[in-house]
Amino acid sequence: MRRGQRATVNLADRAYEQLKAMAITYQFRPLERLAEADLVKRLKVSRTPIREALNRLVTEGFLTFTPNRGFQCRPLDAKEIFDLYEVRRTLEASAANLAAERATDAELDELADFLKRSRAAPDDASVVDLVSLDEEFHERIARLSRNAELLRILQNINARIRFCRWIDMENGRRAATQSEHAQVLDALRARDATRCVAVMNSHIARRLDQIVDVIREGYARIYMGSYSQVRPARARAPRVPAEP
Amino acid sequence: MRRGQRATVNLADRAYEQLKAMAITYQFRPLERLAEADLVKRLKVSRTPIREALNRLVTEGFLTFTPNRGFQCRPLDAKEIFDLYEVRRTLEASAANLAAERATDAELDELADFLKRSRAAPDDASVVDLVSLDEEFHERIARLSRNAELLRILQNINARIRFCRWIDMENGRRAATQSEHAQVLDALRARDATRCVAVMNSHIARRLDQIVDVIREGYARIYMGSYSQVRPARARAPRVPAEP
DNA sequence: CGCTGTCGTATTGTATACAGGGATGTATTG
DNA sequence: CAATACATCCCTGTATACAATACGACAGCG
Repeated sequence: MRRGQRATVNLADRAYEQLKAMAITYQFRPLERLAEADLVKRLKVSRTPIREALNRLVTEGFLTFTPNRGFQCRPLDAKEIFDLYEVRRTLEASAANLAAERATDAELDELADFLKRSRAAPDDASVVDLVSLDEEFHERIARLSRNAELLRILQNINARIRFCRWIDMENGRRAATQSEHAQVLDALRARDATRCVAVMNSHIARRLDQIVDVIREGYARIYMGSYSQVRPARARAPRVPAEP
Repeated sequence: MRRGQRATVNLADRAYEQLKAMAITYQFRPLERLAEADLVKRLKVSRTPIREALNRLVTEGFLTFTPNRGFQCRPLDAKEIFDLYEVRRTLEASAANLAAERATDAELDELADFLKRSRAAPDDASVVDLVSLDEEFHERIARLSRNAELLRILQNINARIRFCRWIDMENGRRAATQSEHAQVLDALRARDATRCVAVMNSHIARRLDQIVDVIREGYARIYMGSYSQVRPARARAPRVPAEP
């Protein structure tokens, strides 16, 4: 993933992936202090790669840090999630706008194909899988915007709000999601940038006003351990820019 | 800076600030390999804090990394700068939009005041200072959007394109910048979100089509060493989110 | 009874040793 | 002469030892 090309797996990267997965699923309790010695025992590597991984996760917003006190799990904070959704809405609208200009017809066909395959997912698919499909649809559009930085930022935001989207997806969001995605595709095919922006905006805005409830539910999940055993569906997100 | 409250200065943070300043000013040549042993000698700290700093800078997009080969200076890449400007334009427009809704009258008065003081800067002010004032104006608006994530992302983007903005500012951009800023302020005071977005968009878009030229000039500067001795005007950008 | 200061322990911050992989240069062979 | 294989050296990746700091407990004092 990270670090461009080579397949070498170094311990720091592995620790990063593991810790990130744990942070996303809130296997650490909000504000819980992460003692490095514990993680050494759990991940079976020395402090050096663990600290490297933890530092990256701080930079990416998955953990917090206090000097001489170490790393903590980020709080599940309604304001933060709200801000992230707001930024995401802006960026996704922009991505759709750009994609309407820049995507080839063939690429839009592929997108349509993906949407079709998504609809074929079974009714009892897990929320984790459904959110994963949802994310991929949006990520594909971001890719069609041809803007690597936009894509990178969105991937980070998506990972940070993923936990909330699992919860959100549980209340029969699937049908609405699918029809809204279809509308986005229509607008893209029509090359109607204005409509793209409008549809994407309202698609995401609909979720914005429910965050407080989702957060409340989220706390319940964390302390009841509902998603703790979950593993993210796929490895993700190169770390390096453009890619640098 | 980083790490919320405590004033303790650890070596890793200091190394981070120094290396970041060097990366921004391209004191490293594009694609130059940064040998850790050299940095140890130059910064007079051991490899551990240096590696921590370098890793952060990779995550933030100031450096690149190749496994088993270490860290390199990012290339001065037109596509990357273009992408960053494009994202910036979207986010700044959004920030202005939100600020028009959320800023108090008193806050807009302060902004007006800042603009007035900026105009008082001497004619022979350095481009570094002028860009710093420019950035601060935009950063203030981002703050008025009340969206901590938006602010954070913009700060990162600003640092990454700062080098190009120095060059851009050299061709008598000052007057145009000031009048455009005044227009943004007007639109904010009128609480006219639509006009805010429009004005901000064109303010930034004007720069977009000159990037290729700026990059070309940038290479000349790097290899002639023009900005090498420059120090960024002020310490910046908390690392931690919302604060998460 | 509560507050404050000091000591001990646990945890983080930094340096450094050591191991392994990559790149380069040389020698040998076709 | 060119190409390839090998050896060597340098640099990165990881572990670990040591230093510094914070936290908690306990005791002394007001």
